[in-house]
Amino acid sequence: MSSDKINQNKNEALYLQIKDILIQRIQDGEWEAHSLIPTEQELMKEFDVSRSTVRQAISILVQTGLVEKTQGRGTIVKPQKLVGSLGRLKGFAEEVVEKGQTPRSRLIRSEFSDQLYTEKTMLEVEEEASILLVERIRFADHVPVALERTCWPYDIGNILMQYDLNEARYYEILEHHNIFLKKASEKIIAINATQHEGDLLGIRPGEALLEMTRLSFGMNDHPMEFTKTKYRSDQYHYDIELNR
Amino acid sequence: MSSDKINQNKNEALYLQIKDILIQRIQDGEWEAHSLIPTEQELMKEFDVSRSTVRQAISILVQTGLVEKTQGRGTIVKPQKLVGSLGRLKGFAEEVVEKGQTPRSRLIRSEFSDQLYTEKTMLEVEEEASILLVERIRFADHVPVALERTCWPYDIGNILMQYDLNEARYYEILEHHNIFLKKASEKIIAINATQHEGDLLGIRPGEALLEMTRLSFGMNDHPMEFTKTKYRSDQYHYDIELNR
DNA sequence: TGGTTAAAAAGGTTCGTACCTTTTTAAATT
DNA sequence: AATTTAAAAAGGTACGAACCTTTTTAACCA
Repeated sequence: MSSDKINQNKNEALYLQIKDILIQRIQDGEWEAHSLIPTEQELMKEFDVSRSTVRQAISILVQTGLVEKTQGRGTIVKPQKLVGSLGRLKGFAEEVVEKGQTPRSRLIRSEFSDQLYTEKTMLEVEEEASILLVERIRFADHVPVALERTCWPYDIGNILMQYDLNEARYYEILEHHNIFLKKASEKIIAINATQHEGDLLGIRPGEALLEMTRLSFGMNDHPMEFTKTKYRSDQYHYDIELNR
Repeated sequence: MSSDKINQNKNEALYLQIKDILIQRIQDGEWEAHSLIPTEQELMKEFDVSRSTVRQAISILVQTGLVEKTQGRGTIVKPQKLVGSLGRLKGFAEEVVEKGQTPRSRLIRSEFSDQLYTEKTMLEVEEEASILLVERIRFADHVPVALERTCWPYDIGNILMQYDLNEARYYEILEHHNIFLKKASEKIIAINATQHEGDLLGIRPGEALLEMTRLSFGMNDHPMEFTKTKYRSDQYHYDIELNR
């Protein structure tokens, strides 16, 4: 077992620190789906805190839907839903497949950098940290549809770099490593294609593009992905259902 | 104040009984929106329970979104959402007001017509029926932001025609007549402004616009509104939260 | 009168204890 | 071996106390 320590002096509530550790263990697969997590007593002993503190931490996992409690039995890890469940929170590839086409990519750039200050701010990483930047052209069948520019924190970037980024479906890979998205916020604007963008997408400069900026958050509410995608408007539109 | 009692002997947890009472008071309007509910101390005294029990009850209200807590200040009743409740299903005016600006309109056209076949199909009205078409330029303060073109079935159009369409907030009016929206589907694309559109919006032709098409449904699941709005991209963007 | 400072108020965090209810386990019985 | 029964385990509910952090209020001073 990883021997995580909580810091009494740190300026963060104990139950929040514990919550983060528990989430980490679930995402690392240390505690598998359908299995019991340690009892409250055991967690009290491990972290040397009171029962109410442990219960506070766990109650957050319950709210998040990560675990489920049964009186007399214990607390089990719930199997995570797939990405599809979160409304429209899908990757490009998934969307293309749904339309019966074949998703393809061409990798433009992939590198770690510590210079992308805007992106680092969005991802809430340390001043000196590096993040991974990947730029790709996305195709549906053989038609260029979008320019995709995505940043991840260092840890996640390291995972993704093990794969062929020319074909990778990010969300699938991350799920495979038990990293799940909890929510995301998107901003959509219309822009005019630059000469360069027009060349890459095979359209005239000045054509209207749909630019979608997305910041995704993981189960621990930390930013996990910052991505900006520019879509050819003749090949893509954004649909959404609003219910109350 | 209503003097609700909780029953120590009853086979229901005290905090659940209290929770139900608190919810009742909010729904009855006894505790109004934006106002502070009694402090934990006062509730402890009233129900003769410990602080943690009161906090347990309130925490449920927080999860439900009924109240909001602020350390040092207290617990306030959140306003029950009106139209806003359906995610982003708001009218232009509401959105502008939320940004602290003043919504204005200039009426371009308003007429009943039986010729708009596309729109009539979307609204699922009879072959021979007339529908109301209203076109407006929408301003935030004095900046032209969007071109709005909305169609309604005859009955609803009749209601709206009683108002000054130059200033009307459709959704407010409809709510006032107890017509509520249940859901809507939106499609968003990017387009290039035509000469005419550029003139109306005060931008150059060819500038990228965000075009949002919305079909809204009422409580009876019948289409109630079909609207197409073209937004200046430098003045407007589309935000959305995706949760699982 | 206006700004500063100190106190009070309100929720936030953490500990400890006690007892209840449900489920599981193990022992006893048939 | 199957059933019944009792004990243990695990989470659920409730109390009380102490101290912290943020916000508001009130007193004070310039």
